[in-house]
Amino acid sequence: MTKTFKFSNKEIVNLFKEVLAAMEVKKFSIFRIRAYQNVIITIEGLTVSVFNLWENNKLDEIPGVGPTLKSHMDELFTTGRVVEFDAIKHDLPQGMFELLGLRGIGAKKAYKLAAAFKLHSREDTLEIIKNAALSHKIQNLDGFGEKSEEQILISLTEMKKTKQEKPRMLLMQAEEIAGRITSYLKNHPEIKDAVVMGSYRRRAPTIGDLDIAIKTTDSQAALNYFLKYPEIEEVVVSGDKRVAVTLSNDIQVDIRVCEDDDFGSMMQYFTGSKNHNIILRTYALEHGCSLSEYGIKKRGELNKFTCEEDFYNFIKLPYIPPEIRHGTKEIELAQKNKLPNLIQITDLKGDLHSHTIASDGLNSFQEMVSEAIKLNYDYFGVSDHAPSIQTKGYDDVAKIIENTRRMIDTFNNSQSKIKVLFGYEVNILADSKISLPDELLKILDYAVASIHSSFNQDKKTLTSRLVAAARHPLINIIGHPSGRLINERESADIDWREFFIAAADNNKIIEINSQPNRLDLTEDLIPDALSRNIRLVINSDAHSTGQLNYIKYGIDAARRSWCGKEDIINTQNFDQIIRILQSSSLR
DNA sequence: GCCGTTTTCGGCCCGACTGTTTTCAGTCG
Repeated sequence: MTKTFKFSNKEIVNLFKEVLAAMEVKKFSIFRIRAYQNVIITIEGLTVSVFNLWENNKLDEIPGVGPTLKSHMDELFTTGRVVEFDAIKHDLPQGMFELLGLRGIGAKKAYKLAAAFKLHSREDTLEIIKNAALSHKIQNLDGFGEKSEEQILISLTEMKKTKQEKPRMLLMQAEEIAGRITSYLKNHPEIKDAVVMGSYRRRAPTIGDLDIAIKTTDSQAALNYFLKYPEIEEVVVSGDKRVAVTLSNDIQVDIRVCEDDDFGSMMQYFTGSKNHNIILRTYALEHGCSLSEYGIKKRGELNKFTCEEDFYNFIKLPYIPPEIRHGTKEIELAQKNKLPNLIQITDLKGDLHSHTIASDGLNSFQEMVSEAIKLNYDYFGVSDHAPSIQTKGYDDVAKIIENTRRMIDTFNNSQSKIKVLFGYEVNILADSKISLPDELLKILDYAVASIHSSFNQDKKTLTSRLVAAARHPLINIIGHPSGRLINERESADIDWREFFIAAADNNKIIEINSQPNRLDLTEDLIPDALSRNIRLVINSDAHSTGQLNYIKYGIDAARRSWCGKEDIINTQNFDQIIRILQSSSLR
């Protein structure tokens, strides 16, 4: 095996940004520069690792990567550097690259500063620039002034604060913050509507900043009112049509205002993704239309749109749901009228993963089931963590399981509103064994097997654990297979191909876990699993009655991964789900 | 440097805001 050099997406993006800046200073062709900009935007939005794609010979799947960039990446991952990149950057004052992260400093200004202060090495750059700003040597430079000098000083101190990677917030956290802002906005008499756009509307697992479109008859009044929002810490941008602020919790909020008859165009523009818009606008140009947030220009005439459906229809496309506006293949498929009919939350007939006070849940069996009935489910799986034989002893565990079996049977016979299924979430132990013996597993209706320990094993061992669970005759569902906890723990190092093959061969069901910090199976792997005819289940993994609603985040993830109703087993009715569970094990 | 339902050549999304200018370049989304 030849040695490879692993780079994270973030590191690749930073490398490309530096080359991009060097090309801008050297006035390379604007279109060559744009090609680099586009691929940077794409990589920043990827949920898969570029290095993994390269390992699997799939770099071609990244839009904007052609033969040249592909060969540069080949070189990067095999030698650790790109000779051509080094050559482009080599004769510039290296300090300019340290300045690129500062607010309002792009390639040209970074170069001017680095040239003026002879920043030939990266070290000490920030210190030298800070001292120059303090002694007012920057404001005399061509193109700089008092304000830009002050701004540089401010962002230099901020940079230290934000150096350690500001984590993106979970979608659920974004909902809370966005809810407060929009209900504040809607209190104003001139504000007709306030809708959160951007990655929030595309239902991404994590959100960087909040983009909010305001429908109003008085733009100035609306923006002034927003600027009085009590959580605002700093106003970053303030114009007639757009305001950007940071809140006291460090979240950035971008506001755009528009009138009633433009709202559809604004929604389309502001929902993005950026790449979706670039591709859509390019497509539209080929058909003689120029798109913007104000509408569609055709033969010099501007057409306005109150809703997005009309906007897309005007350029002869069906409506494209926000969740799949990734800027990949959706416009091509829309043209052919081949967009999938995405799953909806109302398609769900049940939930197969929940916990009660019998393990680490907060609510009783009765409380959880009552809540499931309120959600109109036909069936509900109670799947507590299996009691541990290690701590309780075999006899006690057997007794608990037999009692629970009787309790659930009695419950099912006593009412007809819902069918409760008796499951357990069992551990896939470090040695690939399942934490409950076969004769006890047989008492259950189904079993979810998950990894909860020893995540730091090597790829081969971790993969063999999932494969063993997939081959186990009494396991039905593999739970949260990557084990990631967003912002806390990376996905485990798994050979997904090997696991998927084992799951497909053994008819196993793979879970899309809806906990907002899990969303696991991760969305980048879902299409891969589906292409192998693996059946998926969307589960809440609720640990309280309130968490049963988390299943909506699983729906979001499934929609973003192109899932239709037919791809998800818990859209099926009770009789069908029983058949599916039976076909996934020898129980 | 990428890309293709007129195209393998000849195009390449569109606009807001800021600070420095005195009509615009640079930066950002």
